[in-house]
Amino acid sequence: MTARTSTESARDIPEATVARLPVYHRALTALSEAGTSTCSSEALAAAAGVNSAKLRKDLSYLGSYGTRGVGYDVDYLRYQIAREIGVTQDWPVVIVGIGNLGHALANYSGFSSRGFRTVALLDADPSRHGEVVAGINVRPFDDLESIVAEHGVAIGVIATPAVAAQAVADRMVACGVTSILNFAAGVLAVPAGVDVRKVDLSVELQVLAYHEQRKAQGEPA
Amino acid sequence: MTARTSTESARDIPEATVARLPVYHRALTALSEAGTSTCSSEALAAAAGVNSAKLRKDLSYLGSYGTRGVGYDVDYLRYQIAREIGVTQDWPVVIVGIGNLGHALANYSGFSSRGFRTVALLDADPSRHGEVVAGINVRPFDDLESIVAEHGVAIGVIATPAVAAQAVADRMVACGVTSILNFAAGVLAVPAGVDVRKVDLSVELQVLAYHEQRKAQGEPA
DNA sequence: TAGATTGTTAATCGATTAACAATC
DNA sequence: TAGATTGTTAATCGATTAACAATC
Repeated sequence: MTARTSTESARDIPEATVARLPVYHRALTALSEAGTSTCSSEALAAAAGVNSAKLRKDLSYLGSYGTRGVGYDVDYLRYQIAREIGVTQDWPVVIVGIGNLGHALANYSGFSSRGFRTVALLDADPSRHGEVVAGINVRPFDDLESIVAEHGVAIGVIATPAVAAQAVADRMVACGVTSILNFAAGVLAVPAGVDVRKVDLSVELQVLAYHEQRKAQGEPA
Repeated sequence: MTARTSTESARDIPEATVARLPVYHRALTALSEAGTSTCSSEALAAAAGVNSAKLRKDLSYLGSYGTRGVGYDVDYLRYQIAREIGVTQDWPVVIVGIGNLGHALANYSGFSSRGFRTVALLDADPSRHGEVVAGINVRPFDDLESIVAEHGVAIGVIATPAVAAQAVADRMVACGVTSILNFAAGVLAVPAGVDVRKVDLSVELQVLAYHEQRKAQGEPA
């Protein structure tokens, strides 16, 4: 799912670990805000919802930032993780498809606090143009190329209906976007070197329903 | 992450496979609507965005629904998967927290078409009560218990701010909800037997940013 | 029968976990 | 020094993939 360039640097971190680093980062932020200056792997693991062995293994890919017998310095570890995952950088983002979900995404505070800056909201529907969402003007989809070029956008978010998603992805890739977060149903075809992550809300519910169905089967009738 | 009851039935399907079955189901629906009556594992795998070996392995957990030398009957296989994952059932769902994301979820057509029926929208904020979203009245959070009892709700969706999420989960669990889809930041503590799936939008973007950062490092300066 | 394609086996790969030596 | 806790090793587990015998 995550294609990579051939020039990738040496030390690589397992995908499963990469996906948990933001969770640890958030837990450390919470601990820091609560005034905690030091924590053990056990405490941090509990805050992040994993077991401590996994946490220590994950952190070992980054380096040795703890002190045996003591634990981790919350702010120091938080900074090291932030640096590793790129939270310290500024990531201009374009959101395409300003329906209900696009609205929610544009207003989502979790993005801006992590270095993601929404530079444009685009929609193909002219009746939406000029509408202001989260303080940003909704503009025509055809502005994509100029916006990506102007702001150096590397990450695009697709929140369009399924039928439009592939065409949007093609245009994004053509003008230099190399990472796409896709909320539309269905599979996106993209060239090697472009990363796509898919969030499928109904799949999540369906996985729950599957297990729910099985729970029910085990109960007396 | 997915706790189970001890009375679970014998044949169990790997988690990774369970998460892909809804994707196959959707691909088969598309093929069926396009008038395709038969397809090979190769064709279905392409439509679902996986390789064919994985698809065949996944389907083998359900049974033998294909014909060697021929392929799969689209409608028959689609029905078998639907039965397995519970799409054929009716799943009453409660959504708590009707902010931007709650709005989007309430309006999301992908839920209703897969057997999920939103029976109530709840919010703790009195100023939202009475508002009609997707044809449903927003009601006080305190109505949770009566609604869950009345409709036999097993699945709850949490789209509240992070601070409220644990309290909402506790109330849900106390009145019989056994599966929770959580969009709020942070970790939910729930008893064994309750399944929680978490969708974290900023984690998805952060994983993309991590790889993006590494791509940039490999390029000439 | 010959060609096509499934279902399954076995090898490989990656992730998780427990245990503990290292060391503060 | 004694107690605590990390960082790492090694075992286990689960998922992926290629290959191919079974069989339509």
